[in-house]
Amino acid sequence: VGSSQADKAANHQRIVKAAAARIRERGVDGVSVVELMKQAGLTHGGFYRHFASRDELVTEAVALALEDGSKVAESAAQTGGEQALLAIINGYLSEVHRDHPESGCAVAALPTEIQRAPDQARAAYTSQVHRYLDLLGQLTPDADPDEAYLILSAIVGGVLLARAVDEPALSRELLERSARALRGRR
Amino acid sequence: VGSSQADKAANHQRIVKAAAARIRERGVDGVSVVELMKQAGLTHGGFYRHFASRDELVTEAVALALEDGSKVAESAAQTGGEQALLAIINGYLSEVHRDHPESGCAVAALPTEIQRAPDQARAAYTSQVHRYLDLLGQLTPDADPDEAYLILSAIVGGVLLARAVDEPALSRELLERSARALRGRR
Amino acid sequence: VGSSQADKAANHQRIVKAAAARIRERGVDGVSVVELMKQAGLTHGGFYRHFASRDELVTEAVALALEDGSKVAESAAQTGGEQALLAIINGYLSEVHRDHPESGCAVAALPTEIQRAPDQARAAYTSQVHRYLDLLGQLTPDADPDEAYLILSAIVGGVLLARAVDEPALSRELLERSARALRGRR
Amino acid sequence: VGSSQADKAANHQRIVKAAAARIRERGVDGVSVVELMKQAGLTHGGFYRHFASRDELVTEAVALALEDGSKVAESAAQTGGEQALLAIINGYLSEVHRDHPESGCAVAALPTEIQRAPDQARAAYTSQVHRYLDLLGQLTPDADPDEAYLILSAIVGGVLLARAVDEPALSRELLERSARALRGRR
DNA sequence: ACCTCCGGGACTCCCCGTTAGT
DNA sequence: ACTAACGGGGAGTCCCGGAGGT
Repeated sequence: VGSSQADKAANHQRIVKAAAARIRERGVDGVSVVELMKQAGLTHGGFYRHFASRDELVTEAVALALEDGSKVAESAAQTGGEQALLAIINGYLSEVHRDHPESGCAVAALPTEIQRAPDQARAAYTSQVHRYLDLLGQLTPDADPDEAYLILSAIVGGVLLARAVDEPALSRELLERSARALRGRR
Repeated sequence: VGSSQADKAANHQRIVKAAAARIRERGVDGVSVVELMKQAGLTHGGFYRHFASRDELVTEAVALALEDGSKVAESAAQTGGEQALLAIINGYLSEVHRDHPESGCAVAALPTEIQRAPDQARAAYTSQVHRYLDLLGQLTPDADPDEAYLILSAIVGGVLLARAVDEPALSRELLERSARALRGRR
Repeated sequence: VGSSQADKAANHQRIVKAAAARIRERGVDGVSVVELMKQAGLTHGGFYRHFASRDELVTEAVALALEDGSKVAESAAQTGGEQALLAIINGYLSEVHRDHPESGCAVAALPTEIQRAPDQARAAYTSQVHRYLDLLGQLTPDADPDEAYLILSAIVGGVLLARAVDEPALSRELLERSARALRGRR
Repeated sequence: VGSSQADKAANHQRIVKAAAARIRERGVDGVSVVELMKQAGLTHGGFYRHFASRDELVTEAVALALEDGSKVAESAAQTGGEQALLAIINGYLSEVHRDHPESGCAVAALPTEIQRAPDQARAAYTSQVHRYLDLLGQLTPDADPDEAYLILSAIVGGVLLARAVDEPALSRELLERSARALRGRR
């Protein structure tokens, strides 16, 4: 582990990346600085060389998590048209997404915590919601404009409920039937 | 304050009730024992006369929160038929519900936290989801059985997103447009 | 153990007596109600049949302790004249008195605690000081009236210091030399 | 507040100092750890960074109180000869000293409590009594060696009684007449 | 960048005074 | 009068966020 500025930047990114994952997994308050640094392969001592406070890390990590978690949707959108919308719905309401919040959509991972997070983080969350709505709007050009809102609410709620319940069967039904109902509207 | 058994039961309920509200408001880990006891007009000293551990209180409080938060839906259901379903959708996706999680639906308040809560609490949450699905199924007798899942996902996701974003206008849109889209299907 | 009114009065007195001893030994806050009742051969349950509060017991116990502890001095005073004064000084500054605060003078046992005791108890303490001063005044008819104050201060301070230090030799010196110096003045 | 080592030492001293005052004022058991820490501008959380136990603080605080409370006497002693002795007597048996135990002589503040205090604290108390006796012995070179014992007993007993009684007039008399009688012997 | 440590605050346990119920 | 239990509050332990010092 060198000590050049490039290394420092790399470490910084490693910390933020680890935080982005853990925060989606266990929530903003669910992880400590020590834990985060350990995940990044460091000890917690040098933390304040990188961030002025824990809140600053949280802000950066949430931003990364939002960006990172929306890649799926955006790449799906590339395919265009009906296909794109179905890809998003299926991807969002999938077992993979349900079982891997740490690499999934941050909008679905942090809806309750974000209210108590740093202002900047909440603003980033909000603008991500805008982005989703815009995307969904573009993908449903001939539908009622309300439709995008319904889809977003449903996929977010669906995956959240699927994560929350402790019966595998019910969890799967929540994913599949919500998805099917949404697809049925097209 | 008195110390009869009746008083104790009353105090016990006051603590659980306060906890049920605070937990919906600030999350399972967002409230401390002292704070909870203060809310109930007591000090932290007598806490362990009522509960073997903090987790035990959490379990009871979540149970109460689930029960208490579903009264709205159930009373709405009493009216029967189309009216009932609309009442539920409108009530769930309302500004009042959005602004008062402490007396609102616990399913919407705790989807992420519940995964790290005591097992019993999670089981209670799960069975509440079942109850909602049953209720919604009964209220949409001639629709596809998937419909109930979509409605539940959408109202939960909708109010959660409405709470999460920090732009009042967007928040209102999330409520209204999701509700309108759901109503449109009937 | 019967249950007549006479028995009740007897129990009452036993409790007060035990308390008067323990309080002199370990201080007002040094003994609990449970302990006191146990000393009196009872359990703590019936305590409030006898006293409205712990403070009430303390008040009674201090009164008894003061009265009881001054018997020595008063009986010594009976002998009259020079002899009486010497008997008091020697008795007060004796190893027996030092080693048995529980049956000794309460004025010497409670000077610091009494400030935080119930008002009535403090008043009783004060009037006991008056009584001592009067007694000593009568026993030194041809001396300066200040003399009684000096004697009282010295015997109280002497026995207190003798109890406080943890070197037997020093403790003995404090008793003996203070006593000798006082006797030397006659 | 800061957290450097210098800050820690300063905090440590603030805690001990506050404890030395409160203990003289309300007794060893009269103050809680939280209270003490609050007095020092801290919370009870960091207490065990400074002391292994409450008893350890008590030991340190009593040591400081003894040292601190004897400064008056020692500075009075500097003036030498007759003057010094009178200064000590007058200072000890003064209204200021009576009314401010928290900054006064710990030998007078703790004679009863010290018996139940940690061993080390009691040892410190004892050696402080030795020091007083030595000092008084030096200041009365041509008097009977018993005289120092009488003076110490009298001034300690005098101020204690003056603090204990609840009649201002009697309290004043105890101070003044004891002092006068002591001065009269010179 | 690591190690050490500080102060904050939470949880748990235990004892005390007091009250109900038997 | 005894048994049991309640609420109050102190003590002790732990961990977290944050800040030196090497």
